[in-house]
Amino acid sequence: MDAQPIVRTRFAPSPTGYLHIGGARTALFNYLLARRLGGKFVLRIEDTDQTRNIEEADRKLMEDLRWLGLQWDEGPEVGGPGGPYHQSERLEQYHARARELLERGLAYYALETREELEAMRKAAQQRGEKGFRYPRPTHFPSEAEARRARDAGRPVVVRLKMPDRDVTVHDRILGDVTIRAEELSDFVLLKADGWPTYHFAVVVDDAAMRITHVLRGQEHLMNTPNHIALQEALGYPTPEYAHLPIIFNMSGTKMSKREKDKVVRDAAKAGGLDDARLLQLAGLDDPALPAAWRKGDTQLPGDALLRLARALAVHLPEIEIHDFRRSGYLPEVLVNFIALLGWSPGEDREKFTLAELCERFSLERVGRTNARFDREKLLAFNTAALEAATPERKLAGLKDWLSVADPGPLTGLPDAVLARVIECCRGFRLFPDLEYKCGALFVPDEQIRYDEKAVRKVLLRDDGQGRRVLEVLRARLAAAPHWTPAALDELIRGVAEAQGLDLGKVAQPLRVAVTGATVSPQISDTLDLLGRERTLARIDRALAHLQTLQ
RNA sequence: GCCCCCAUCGUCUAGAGGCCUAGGACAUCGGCUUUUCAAGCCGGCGACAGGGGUUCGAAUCCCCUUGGGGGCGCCA
Repeated sequence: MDAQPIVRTRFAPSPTGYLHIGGARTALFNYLLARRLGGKFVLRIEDTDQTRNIEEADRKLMEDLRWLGLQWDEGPEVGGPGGPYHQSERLEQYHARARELLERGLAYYALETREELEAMRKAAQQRGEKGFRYPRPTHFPSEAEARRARDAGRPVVVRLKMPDRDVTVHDRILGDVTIRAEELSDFVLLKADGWPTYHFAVVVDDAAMRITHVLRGQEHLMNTPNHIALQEALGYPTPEYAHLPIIFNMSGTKMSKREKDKVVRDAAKAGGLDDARLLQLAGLDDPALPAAWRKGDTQLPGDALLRLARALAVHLPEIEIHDFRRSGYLPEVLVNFIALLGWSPGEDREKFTLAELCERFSLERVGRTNARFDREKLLAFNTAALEAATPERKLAGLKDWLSVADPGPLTGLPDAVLARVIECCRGFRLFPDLEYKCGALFVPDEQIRYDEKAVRKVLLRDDGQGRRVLEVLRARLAAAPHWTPAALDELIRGVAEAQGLDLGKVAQPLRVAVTGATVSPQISDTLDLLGRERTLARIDRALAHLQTLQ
């Protein structure tokens, strides 16, 4: 009975690589609204800027979206009636619409060069005018004039003739926002290279794909009057708009990929890295790059940054979803967390699955205040989620992390062993913690490095008490009838009791002897994971190492 | 500079005129637990930006100030 058109939302990123955290939030809200209202979620790639298309960018983007569980109903790889879903494949559409507007006198050619425009802006500023508005000519250049200009090598663009009246955006989050006519300017629809601007493409495509709700960042609010004017000119319906608050860093700055460059740049500077070494470590070969990069003029490719960060032992701030994946977060945690950045359920509860969010999401509960991205809280969410996760979920998560992380001691271990590792590390917060805590158990014995401080404190102190305990332990372990966590636990407690020592005075020497450091799973699990043979071999190695210190 | 948006603990937020002595979560601080690391448990500290109105009554409505953010591209 109710003939409401089905709700259709979209996420329309420009392909620049992995999915930015802010983009992920926008994608999520669009996804949630579509799900909540039984509609469709469309993915469209806005690749209209020929100067900044990055190879593989959309593959990476889709990888991140899928990792988060935000599968689109229509878009690249899945198709749909509104395709193609890359704007680069839709050029005829834009040209047809531009032609239409030109013929109807609603758009016109403009022939200025960038330099001329720049000069006009500067002049306007000097005249003390408020903001620069393109001065609409009284007579629009004709088709022939445009062609002549183009032939003469001048840039020819198409601009929209803005209506001379105020435009009100009915925003579902911000309410009505009216922009006065004098603030509006005849903006460019078609660039000189024949490609559409974002404004033009977005309006044409949203109409073609029958998008009913546009959820996007608040930075787009001032573009919206342009879009509405265009929709009117083209006879399109205006979708519902909802401008989302923006996500910032804790420092209040925009979360930007540049931050990663900054961290590495600072580390390189502190480390006194010269250009040659820099290029070598980064795996790059453009000799002009280092100078520009050091000045902050340019950014390094993601993989080069990763290599440098590794070499310099610095942690890159997570900006893109893939970064969080590599850092060992669970996708459902990211989804839960970013859902709460700008939206709230209105109850004292904050842990939600994607499915639960789909049931609860509503535009009415989206806030208007910009939010800061608090990594501490994210970490707490991840810890709690891990705590609550089933062993299967944790195993799958660990394997996913290993698949994107740098190879380490845990890489390639059988599932059963990984499952044991997880079991033995209750309370871990991120997947790399597992490697930190158990890595030494899966490394060849000769790669064990003895932490000097630990050795001194645990094995040498008190006149070598730890060492003596170790010798007792070595004999008892060699003769232990059973090598299970329970049996080992009993054995170790027995030794402690017999020696009249606290458990810590027994467990720690053992731990340092077999791992080289003071951190590992509970001692009985540590030994069980290691096995008798390697345990004894490592104790012997430790004892021998102590000899060398005498 | 001009236009626009926003404003509750350090941070994310609940709050839609009396349910507010302002609730929850993270962080922080204190304690407990402990076989290392981590986790866990209990408790404490902690906010309505300021000033004017409106009202019997304001965190909630209005105005101003201040502060933060966004936009002013042939980027998206």
